[in-house]
Amino acid sequence: MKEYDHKKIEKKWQKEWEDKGTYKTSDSNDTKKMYVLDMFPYPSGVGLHVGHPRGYIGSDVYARMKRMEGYNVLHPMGYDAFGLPAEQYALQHKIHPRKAVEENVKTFERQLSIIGLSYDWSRKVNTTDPKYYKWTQWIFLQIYNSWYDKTEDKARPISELENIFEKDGNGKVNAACSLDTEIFTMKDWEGFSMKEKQDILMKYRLAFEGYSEVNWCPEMGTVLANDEIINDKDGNPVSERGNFKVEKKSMRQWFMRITAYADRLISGLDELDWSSHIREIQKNWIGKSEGSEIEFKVVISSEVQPLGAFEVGPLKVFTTRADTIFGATYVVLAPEHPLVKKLESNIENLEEVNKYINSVKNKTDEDRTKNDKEKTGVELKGIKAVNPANGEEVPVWIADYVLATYGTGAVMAVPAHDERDFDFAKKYNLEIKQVVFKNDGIFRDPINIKSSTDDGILINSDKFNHISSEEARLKITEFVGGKIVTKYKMRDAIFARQRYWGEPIPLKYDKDGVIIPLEEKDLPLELPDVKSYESMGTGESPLAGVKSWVKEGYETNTMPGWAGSSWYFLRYMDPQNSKNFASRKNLDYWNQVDMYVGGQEHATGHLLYSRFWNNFLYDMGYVPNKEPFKKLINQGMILATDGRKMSKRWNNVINPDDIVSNYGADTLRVYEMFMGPFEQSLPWSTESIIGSRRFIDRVYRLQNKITENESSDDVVKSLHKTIKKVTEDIESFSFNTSISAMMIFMNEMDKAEGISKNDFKMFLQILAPFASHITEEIWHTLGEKESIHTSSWPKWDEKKIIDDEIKIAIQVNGKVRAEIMISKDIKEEEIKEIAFKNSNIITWTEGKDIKKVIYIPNRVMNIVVV
RNA sequence: GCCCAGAUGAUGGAAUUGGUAGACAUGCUAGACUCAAAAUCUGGUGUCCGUAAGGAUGUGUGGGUUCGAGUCCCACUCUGGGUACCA
Repeated sequence: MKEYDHKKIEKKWQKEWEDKGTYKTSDSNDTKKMYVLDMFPYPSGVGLHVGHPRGYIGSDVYARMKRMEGYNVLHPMGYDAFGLPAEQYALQHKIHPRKAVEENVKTFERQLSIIGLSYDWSRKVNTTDPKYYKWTQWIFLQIYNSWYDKTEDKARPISELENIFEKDGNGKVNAACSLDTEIFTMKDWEGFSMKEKQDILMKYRLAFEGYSEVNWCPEMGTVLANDEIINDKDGNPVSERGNFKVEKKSMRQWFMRITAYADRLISGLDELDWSSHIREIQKNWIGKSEGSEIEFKVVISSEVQPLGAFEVGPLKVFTTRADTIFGATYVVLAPEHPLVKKLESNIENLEEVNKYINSVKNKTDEDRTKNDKEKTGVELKGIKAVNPANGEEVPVWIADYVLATYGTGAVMAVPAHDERDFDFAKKYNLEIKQVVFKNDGIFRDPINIKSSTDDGILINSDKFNHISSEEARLKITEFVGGKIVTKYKMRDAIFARQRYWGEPIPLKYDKDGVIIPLEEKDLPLELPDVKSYESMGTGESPLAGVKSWVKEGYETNTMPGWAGSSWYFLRYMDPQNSKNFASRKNLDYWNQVDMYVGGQEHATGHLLYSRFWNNFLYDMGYVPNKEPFKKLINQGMILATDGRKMSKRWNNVINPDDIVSNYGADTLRVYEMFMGPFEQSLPWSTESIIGSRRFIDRVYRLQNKITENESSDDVVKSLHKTIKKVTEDIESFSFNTSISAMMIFMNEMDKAEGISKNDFKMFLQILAPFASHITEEIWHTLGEKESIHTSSWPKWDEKKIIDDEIKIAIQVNGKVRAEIMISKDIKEEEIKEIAFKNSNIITWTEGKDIKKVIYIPNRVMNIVVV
């Protein structure tokens, strides 16, 4: 037997697999399919550290077992390469980002290839390839040309909306859109200009134009991502590069109306086999809450107007606790609320109010939302609001704990039943009036009664006594003329970047500003070369400086990083297709991803956007399934030896290349799977990895133990137990325990007289998903001609794993006092007899009353004595 | 603050989901082999008492349920992750 030379063996088989196409996937329809997917990486300039392959190895082990079980396995890999880091890398190194991406991809590919992952590389995708982003642009156009019909609860082509407008005006349309109401008649629609029609349709489109606040750096003339901003020593936001001041600026953007899908993104979670943890994160992120919008009258205070208050305007508040409205003792507006400006002439303490508003303006968002911040506010003197429930005049305040961006930017404050209002009321001595009590009628600290699911009795009202909070909420909303509305925390997603390195948005503007979407035959709209990747100084993307581009009227914003990653799993199904993003046949066959493996940091980004796009494509009939990822597993991070995240900054990065070169890819694979539970974050230990190498060394040496004879019964029994354990554990991603089971079996083989060739080969097969090179090598040494990785997964024989002798523990009062061997089918009475003859047991039971004896078959017998 | 996850030897972790806690591995330690070292092999290794047999104790803390609790219930402490005044 030759010495185990991991370098030689691994290189040899990696080449062989590639030459023979061992892992190539066919799109044939006659086998059961299995789509095992990794989240594709962003090829950054620094390459992989040992943490990255953890997920890839786990999914590889799973894919390899499924392949051996006879599934047609789709297990691809690709690159998500548009976005900020490549652009910054290009700026720094003065090279084209495409060049940077090419180099980085090369590094990644080399690093991935030496680990021996069973990808079908012929299906590789790269989001920056025009052949790929042609379809990203195409999907954008489908979304742009659609609106959301709430009645049918699905997306529909925008042309169908135009038809409705032409026939009926929009009186009947129940759509997700940016407007409250916009009733116009058929005649109006006919009379509208192209531009006017476009402006109306824009409010309905699922991809729409709008404005939003961005981080603007005047010195650099650039819009900055949150990642590019740090705080200076005074806590003010500054640019990471150059420490320049950053402020907010409103800019034109493209948006995706993901809020139209909010309900479906919540309800769809139920059919997914994801950890409850991730589902919870998404649910909270979407943040659905049902509440009431209620109008309060705003009046000039009756103290100022002795002849009676007169109304100066309505004020809409949003509340989830309309049942507590009888306890609303004041109203709070966000300092930015438009009503404040409108009422200026009526505010008696205007100077104080303006001072407060200015103090809030100077604060950053972070300041305003810092923990445990004491609440501040100012009363609008001379102004009162009228509680519509009881007609009482209540004071009006502005305070920065009310946000302009959520709900209506105004709240009715019920200090008895809301903690924030309570704090505020106590500080400023405002009235606290409890109106909801528990059913038992006992008075409690008001702050203890907050949940609207608590049954309560409402007092202070003859009309609404003795009903539950939930019932009261609906009835009172009706009583005060409010309406029930649903609100979400999630906002529509910004789908534009003022950057170079992204997919061009396939739209043109004519000279009147009318938008002309590109036709499919004109796609892809390729990204032109530019002289500089710096933005224009106006905040516009570098594309605004390309004469030919601007002359054609092309949109100068590019798509955000998440565009290409929101559908790549579909492209793998048919990566070379030039007529469609994937053929219907392949989409129907592969259907959806069966097993998706990746980090949980994408819970509120990628995993939500992908579900949104896939749901949309389903509505339009392009994909066969609403949900893209049936099962999701989140691998834990590998931390550095010091327990921190691996990062260049801490100088604690372990490079997989070094590990592969010193110990071999098989050792790395086995170790990363053995270190602990797959979903748990674990610190790397270069000290412990030697154990995995020893395991592989010993497996290699075990070849010497192969004999012509049959293995002993004990070895056969252990083998079948091990096959069972490993099969079940891989299925549940419990890789650490399956390796431990194989180590136990190996120790047994080592002690045994010998092992038959066939039994040893079965052991190699179950080890093959983990240590894929060395098992292949020994497999061939033993005379096999075909790859071990396409052989059939061994089956265990249930009959062979039955133990006929079992050790059980005898306890006295719950403490183990003896262990006895019994044969398999022995009766309880007989065991009792044996137990009571045992001298240890006699010592503990002699002279005592036996109260009872409990027997758990094949495990334990507990004798209870007094 | 709220939500989620977790806490087991020196270390990473295991425990058939209420049934012998510490599998497997690292480390440490003693021995074999060797001129020596490495590698390899064999034994030991939760803590305390004891020469030993054995006993006591032990899964973050305090209570509880049970014949029996790492596992279930209640209260708390700490650690990690998410989120940030969402009305």
